Amino acid sequence: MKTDSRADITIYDIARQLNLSAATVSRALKDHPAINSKTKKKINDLATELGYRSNNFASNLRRGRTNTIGVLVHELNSGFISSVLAGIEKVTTEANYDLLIAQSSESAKKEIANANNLFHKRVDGLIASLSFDTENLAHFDPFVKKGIPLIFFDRVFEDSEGAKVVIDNFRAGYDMTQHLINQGCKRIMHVTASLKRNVYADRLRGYKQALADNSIKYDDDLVVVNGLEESDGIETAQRVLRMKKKPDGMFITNDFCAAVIMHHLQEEGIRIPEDIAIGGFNNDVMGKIISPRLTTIDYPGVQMGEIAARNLISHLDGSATLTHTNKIIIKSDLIIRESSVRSS
Amino acid sequence: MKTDSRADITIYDIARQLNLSAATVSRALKDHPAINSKTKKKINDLATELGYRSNNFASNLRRGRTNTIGVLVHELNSGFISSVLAGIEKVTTEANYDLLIAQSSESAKKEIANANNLFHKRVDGLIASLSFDTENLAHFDPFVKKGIPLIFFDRVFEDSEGAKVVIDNFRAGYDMTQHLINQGCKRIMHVTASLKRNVYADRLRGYKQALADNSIKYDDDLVVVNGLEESDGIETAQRVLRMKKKPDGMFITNDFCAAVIMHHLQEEGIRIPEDIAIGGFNNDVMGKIISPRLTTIDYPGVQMGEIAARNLISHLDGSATLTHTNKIIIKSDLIIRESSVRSS
DNA sequence: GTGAAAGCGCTAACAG
DNA sequence: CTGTTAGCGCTTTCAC
Repeated sequence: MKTDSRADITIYDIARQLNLSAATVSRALKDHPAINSKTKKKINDLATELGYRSNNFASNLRRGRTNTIGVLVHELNSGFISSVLAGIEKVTTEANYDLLIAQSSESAKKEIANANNLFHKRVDGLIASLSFDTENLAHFDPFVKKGIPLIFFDRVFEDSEGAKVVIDNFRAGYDMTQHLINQGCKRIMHVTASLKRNVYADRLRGYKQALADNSIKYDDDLVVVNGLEESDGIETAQRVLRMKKKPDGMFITNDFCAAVIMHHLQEEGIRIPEDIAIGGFNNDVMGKIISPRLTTIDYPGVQMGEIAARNLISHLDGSATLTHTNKIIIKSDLIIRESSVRSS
Repeated sequence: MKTDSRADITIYDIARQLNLSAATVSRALKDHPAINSKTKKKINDLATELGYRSNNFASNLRRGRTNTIGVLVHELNSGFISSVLAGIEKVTTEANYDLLIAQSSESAKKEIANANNLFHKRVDGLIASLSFDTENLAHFDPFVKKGIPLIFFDRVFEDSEGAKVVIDNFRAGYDMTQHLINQGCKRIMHVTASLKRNVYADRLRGYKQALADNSIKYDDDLVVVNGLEESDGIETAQRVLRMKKKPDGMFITNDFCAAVIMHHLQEEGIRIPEDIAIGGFNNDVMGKIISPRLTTIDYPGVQMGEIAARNLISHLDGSATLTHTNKIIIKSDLIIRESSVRSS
């Protein structure tokens, strides 16, 4: 039983050894109902014995499908994205789809390149969340034109083709702001990122609405649009420190950035939450290990991933169609911790 | 110019319209030197006009290669892994390879499934870091048998086939321990994870050696082997709090876990670094936003990824061979911050 | 329940 | 510089 271990064995090898046709072997390996179960067993046994592995390229070429779903995210290194991926992976694995994951590192240019690449890789469907500076959805046109289903999550364009899975960012922004107001805050700063992205624009709208509903005048100077990296957080903290009239509350659209800001303010003697009450966004694990622990909005990543994948796959299976379910909104929750709670 | 936008166009379509052969079209699209540049231009222009996309399956089937590299990691949501991926991605993109990324979520079972899957996907090479509880490398045998090059990084088996890219964990563990000793620590606790993994076992050896070199007796009770999740950190912190004779220093093999432990100890009134000096491992961004900021070992993720990918690719290109370069050791650095520095 | 045959789209050896 | 030809391994009619 010495076979050249480097040579790939094919269904023809199996067929020959068993005096069957390749067609029968192909069917047996796919568990086709019309094949005698004894034949099936013989074939499967020999296949494993020989270390047969089916050639996906041949199969895909023949069938004209890839059974692969593309996932295009803005960043891999984020608890939120990881959990979304976990959700997607769970569903796609069950349905026997493969995943091709690409990250755009918050760059529109890279996002475009990745979209093209996934298109050329012929994914059967695409799940995507936009990068910071994506200006339009032209790079997804090829998918639309070829009828490849598209589903966006979290960072979406309102008026785009394809379905969307989002949380109610307006509501979450409203709730956080209202919570800070309830703690007695009157001058609430909002630190956010590119307003091109729905998530940030909507939270800002929520913030404004909450202020209005509480008869607090909106002040443009209290809204900071910046990045969310460490350096951006430091910059924002320094800006706050320079303000003659400081805010008494801060709603920061990202937990990591909130933690950076909080840390720097504390180093300069500002007390949290007494001087400034702080709320973040995302419910990152990190929020529980800083002092004080961070109030935040819990973002249901796994669920988002599952729902996106589930919808995409049922569309691919033909058991449902995406074109009608255009927008799915998932519940998010305000998690109150010490960084925002004033005993007074 | 109304083509059915759903039908895929092939090199034959282009050949027909231009009165050329498919072979010429194929060569032109690959920028083959033997093709007239005018012909090339005509072909490329028509290709883009028609929205031609090459069929990878046909190409792979024909060439018997995939130009895909598999990456098997224990976890995606980690700054370290993200940076390794960034390094890998950079190199592979330049060399025109695709990436198939799979995460085992620290489970040997999932790692085995992923390895099989990548094998069946016929990756040209594999880059991997082992999960916590992987017991052996049997699931990589198929790759070895088929002559598919394998390169492990960070979490490796010493006596395995395939090349390895690692840091000097013994040295790093030694340095951190020596640093704590220099701060006056006499009872240093070491919190680590599965000693099946070289990274943890080697750091422990370094810890022991440093103690020995400073004539400090090694005490088994001061070594905690546990997970590195939040719950594990809390558990360890509670254990410390219950100890009658507490440690005066802690070397924790992971920054996140160190932060969790530190936070819980602080909540119980223990002062860091005065009562207990703490050092972590990995140089996670988080280490800079907690109070006190965390002493750690900087882990050169991007570089590791680049080196692993570069070696694999030059092996695949035939320009070098992996079998001889068996182990590459990358420099790591001790980063001293407030969590371990005693003014005394 | 099984087989024969054609073809998915591309590439490479060979020929000119 | 370009064309002819064969075939990669699989699936799927159609036939028996």
